[in-house]
Amino acid sequence: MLKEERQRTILNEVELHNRVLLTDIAEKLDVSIDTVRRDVKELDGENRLRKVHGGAVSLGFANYSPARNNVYALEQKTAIAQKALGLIKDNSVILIDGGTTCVELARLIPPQQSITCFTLSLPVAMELLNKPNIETIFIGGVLSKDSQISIGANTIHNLSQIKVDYGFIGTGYVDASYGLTEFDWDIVQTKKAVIKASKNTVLLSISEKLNSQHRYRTCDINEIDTMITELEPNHQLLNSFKDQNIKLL
Amino acid sequence: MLKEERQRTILNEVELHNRVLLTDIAEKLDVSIDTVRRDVKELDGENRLRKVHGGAVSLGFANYSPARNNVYALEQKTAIAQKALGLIKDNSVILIDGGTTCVELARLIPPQQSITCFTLSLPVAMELLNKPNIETIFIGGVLSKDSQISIGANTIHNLSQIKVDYGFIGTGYVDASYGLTEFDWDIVQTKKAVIKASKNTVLLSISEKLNSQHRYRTCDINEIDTMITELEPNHQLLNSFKDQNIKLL
DNA sequence: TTATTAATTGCAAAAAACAGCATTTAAAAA
DNA sequence: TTTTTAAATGCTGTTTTTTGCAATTAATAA
Repeated sequence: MLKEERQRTILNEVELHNRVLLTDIAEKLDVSIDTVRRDVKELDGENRLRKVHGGAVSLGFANYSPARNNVYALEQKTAIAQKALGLIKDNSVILIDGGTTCVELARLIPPQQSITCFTLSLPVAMELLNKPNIETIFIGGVLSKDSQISIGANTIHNLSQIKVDYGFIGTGYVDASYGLTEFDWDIVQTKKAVIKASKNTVLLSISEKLNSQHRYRTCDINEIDTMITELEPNHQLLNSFKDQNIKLL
Repeated sequence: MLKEERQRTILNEVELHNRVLLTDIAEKLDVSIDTVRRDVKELDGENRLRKVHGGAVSLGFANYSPARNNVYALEQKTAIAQKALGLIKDNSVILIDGGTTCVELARLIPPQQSITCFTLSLPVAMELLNKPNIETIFIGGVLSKDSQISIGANTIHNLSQIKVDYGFIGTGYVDASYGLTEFDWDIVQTKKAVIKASKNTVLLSISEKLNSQHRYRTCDINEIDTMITELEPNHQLLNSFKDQNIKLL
């Protein structure tokens, strides 16, 4: 049997069933497991499937990564996410909210880091699935079409059952005196629950959002433990936050 | 024997069987293996076949466009999804499982259709968010990296709280006598819960999966109400399912 | 934790590819 | 026709690729 035939068969099996065991393939093709392993490794190198411990999975939808090309102020958000990474220790339990900054955080978590991560954001969850050492738990509920996160009573109830080490949240608007505000009532309720579910709440926000407000309030500024912007903590734009009981990063 | 003639024979063999061994050709044509090798090398240079270690394969066999939409058997799955759409009535409540066929179903739901849709699949949920008239509820839980669906006790508990009109499920393997089987224990538990949460269970499966099985059983074949493949219901491949208490579409 | 199962590494045998060379064959020129 | 020339073929020894096996290490499950 030619190597090409064998690899074609392997690909076929993988695509058909989404996942196969190396031992099954070896038996089916009547070759040693070493050969199958080498084939799978090669196919993985060619990006035609993904090798996993003990088998292989189809790329199928596995390589879905939300289009990141038109994210506003990506550079600042990346800088914020980088700072946030410093807070995440191995074996900790965290909760990541929705929004592009939070997606960026999820994307940048190093593959070696082993943590448990709750989220209610679909795009964040997609990113986390790419991390081999992260256990991801999705908080279910009614999905909001524009923010792509779970909202509603069920979501809030689920959040009430957990208490994580760090909760990373975004916000629509933030102001030193008005606190965190949003455009949408449901989102506010959900974010309140996220904050309640976190021992430490970390706000991720680009500086452009500072000193802005909207109609519904999530919380007061000093209910946030840490605020991360892309700016240096002593930047003058952050002056109005320095008096508050809040850590700046 | 002329070189031309020999090369034509080689090409014929390759077209006929998709692949060929150099040693076989050499024996069949009664020439040295070096000659065959040189011929094949030449034909490869002319792009009339692909030379591989130990033999040659036809271009169709080896060719794959890296940019192609890499869902396996997309055409069949689209056909299946189309048939399934016929079952979905306005204002009904449905539950969509994971897998590429289910994603295809979600993708094809017309934008005017207004339904309530539960799902435990991340990619399905992403698709549903694009539909303005669908209320989407994500069943939360621990996310399986391979299958990108919620699994585990929490998922099963959440599923136990609902009863939908139609549950559309996929399966790894299906056999008329062994029923639906899977590679993964957790997935099986989850699918059992999905079936229990559905008044009508509809199995979506391409015909290639028929008569295959794996180690863990989800359910017996007659626990499924309707099975949809890309084939006509009276196709002979479906004969073994006709005796069962199951509707074929 | 321990037990089990995979992955990795190094190695050796077998098969295939390659390069160089000698011989044969086929076509062109005399 | 014969001679010349270039191409084609087969052979030899060497190098590379492929494959399976065994020992060690890593990862996962109980």
